[in-house]
Amino acid sequence: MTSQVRAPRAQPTPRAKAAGRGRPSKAAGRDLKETILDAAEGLFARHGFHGVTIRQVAAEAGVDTALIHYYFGAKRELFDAVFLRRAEILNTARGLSMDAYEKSHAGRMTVEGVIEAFIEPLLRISQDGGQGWKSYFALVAQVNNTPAWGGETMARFFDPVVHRLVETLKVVRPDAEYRDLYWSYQFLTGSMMLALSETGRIDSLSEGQCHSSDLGAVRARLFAYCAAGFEAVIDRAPKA
Amino acid sequence: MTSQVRAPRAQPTPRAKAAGRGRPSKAAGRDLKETILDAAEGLFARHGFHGVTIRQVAAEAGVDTALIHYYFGAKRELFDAVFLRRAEILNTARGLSMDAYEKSHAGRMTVEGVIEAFIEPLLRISQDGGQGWKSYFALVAQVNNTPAWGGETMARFFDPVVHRLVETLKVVRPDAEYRDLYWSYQFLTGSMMLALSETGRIDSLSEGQCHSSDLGAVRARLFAYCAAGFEAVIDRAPKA
DNA sequence: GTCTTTTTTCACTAAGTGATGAAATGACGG
DNA sequence: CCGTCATTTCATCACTTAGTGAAAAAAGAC
Repeated sequence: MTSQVRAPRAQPTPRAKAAGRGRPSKAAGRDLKETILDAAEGLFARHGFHGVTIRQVAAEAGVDTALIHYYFGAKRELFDAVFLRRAEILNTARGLSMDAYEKSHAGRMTVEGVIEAFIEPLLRISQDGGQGWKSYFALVAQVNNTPAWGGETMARFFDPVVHRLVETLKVVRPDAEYRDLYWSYQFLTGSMMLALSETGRIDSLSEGQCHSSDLGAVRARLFAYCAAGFEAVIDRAPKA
Repeated sequence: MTSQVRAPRAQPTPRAKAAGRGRPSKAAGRDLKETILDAAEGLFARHGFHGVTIRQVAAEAGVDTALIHYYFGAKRELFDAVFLRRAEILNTARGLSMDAYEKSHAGRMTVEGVIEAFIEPLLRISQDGGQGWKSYFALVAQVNNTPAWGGETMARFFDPVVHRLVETLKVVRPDAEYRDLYWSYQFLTGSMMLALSETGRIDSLSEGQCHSSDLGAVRARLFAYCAAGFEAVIDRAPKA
């Protein structure tokens, strides 16, 4: 309403000062679609879904906002595209890692070995995959900790590989109760995601003795930490 | 600018259709300030800082947006007020719990005992403190996992009690290296925060065998899990 | 009672927000 | 060379946002 009669448009469209519309398409280095996804990924990881405007994404990617809508539709669809892009790669890598472990250690599997096969691919990808992957892990950690957000998304993409972890552990420790395995997994995933998202908190907390970017240090401790935790929970099963 | 000469105000202020301005102050049940903080706390916990507008907070609390600005100033200050309100209570409870443990178990402390003294107050508060505290923990978990957010805030409020934990553990295990203790603490905090934020993920993951609201189940496992993890990390110190 | 202070509501603004229609651009096939 | 069409930009819309100034109402002081 407001009964504004709509101002007569000061300049009647300055008409095409135009310095290049059209389609260079593949001109600007890599595919523009990927450039947009990269920009969105970094921003979403740092500030969360609502903390980012598509105008910021557009500016970061060096494109017009309309182009983002042209490729991805609404903002939420852009977010889903960011999330989806790497999820599949992740699941494949993890599946292969567990395949390899089960095959090479058939009959001689250990809790720590299974856990290593489950986590190690993520550490390696984060170390070798560049900034994009680091942003992605921070994003997943955030989604995982946002009740009104993570539920469905996380479940759809990551439940299968978790079920596989649990089943494999059940083979290694047939005496374990499923409830104990699920709770232990929840503890594991909390530790793992926090480590992968490299928040920098441990840097200041430890006054420079540790660095959250030092994934080697994580590797040297996390497997043992989680494995010992699993064993302890199984051994003192609550029914006892 | 826009050179709008200020429209003559279509209706020259309809003049007090007024159905109660003024100050019932303490009239509406509890202090309005607390009502606003409660509303903000719940919304921030579910949707994050940027996912909430002060209009939503106002609607939820049943007040005008201007009143929120009157009491708290800018949106960020409201958030800080929410964060601060419970932080002190938390630190006090934890300090007392560790005091009590150190006194009652002087000379006979264990890693698991120290960890229990560190975590147990949070579990009890979450169980006995009502929905407000549950929202608060979800909020802290989110802040903790948001790189561009948590840093300073988390450090200011929670570093002291963490340093105390580390120092006490160093007494129990003088052979431990500080780096190992800090890393183990990071794993612990990831697990603990995820458990406290009760995301509901474990419910669907375990197909109903576990419930994230079942903090008794957490208590029965988390202390043992973390303690075993600490001991394992200390025992296989990376220098070895 | 009147005066003052505190609390509450209303009306409003300037700056953004996500999203869209249409025009412009160039590559490509004919 | 001309038409087609995917791509890119511009201009703008309809709406929401955080935040403010001032009036109005109640409480308390005197």
